[in-house]
Amino acid sequence: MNGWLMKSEPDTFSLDDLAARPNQTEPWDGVRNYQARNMLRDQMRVGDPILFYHSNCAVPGVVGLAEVASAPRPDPTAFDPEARYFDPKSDPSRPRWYLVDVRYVRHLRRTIPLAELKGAAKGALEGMPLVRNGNRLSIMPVNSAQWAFILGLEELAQPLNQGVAP
DNA sequence: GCCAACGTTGGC
DNA sequence: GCCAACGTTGGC
Repeated sequence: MNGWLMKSEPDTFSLDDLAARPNQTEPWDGVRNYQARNMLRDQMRVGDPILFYHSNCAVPGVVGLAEVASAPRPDPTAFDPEARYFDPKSDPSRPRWYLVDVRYVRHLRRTIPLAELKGAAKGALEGMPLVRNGNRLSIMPVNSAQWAFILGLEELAQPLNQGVAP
């Protein structure tokens, strides 16, 4: 089973917002990037685990877990001229953009900051788009080793490389 | 608020 | 098909 990391700006839609939704589930609309679209449309399966990431905020980082709760389907906001993410080039007979439903699972016991994850950019998280400078991909795959590494940080009060009192 | 990195658009 | 201009993302 493939894991994923999905970014959201907490001012727009936070993990708390997801937890407060009916069924704690929300259609993940508005993805307008082809690379993200392809992964979403072609590879996501119901039950895939998701790292929920807060971007563009005071402490960007992984804040919780979610899961894919539906098969991919066309994103209806692309057809709606009133919607922010309206795309006149997406036609219901040949949809250009897709979404899945995302369901809340739990908050992490602490936020795992991007700054901390970057410490592993040359190690356990080598090659992960998240830790590359200037990366804007809002959906990315997380393999099982990366998943285990990131969740392994949850229980640490401090990053490993900051040491502890003797 | 600044700005680097990147994706998309459109002229040619 | 190239590439400059532009707009957006997102860390800091």
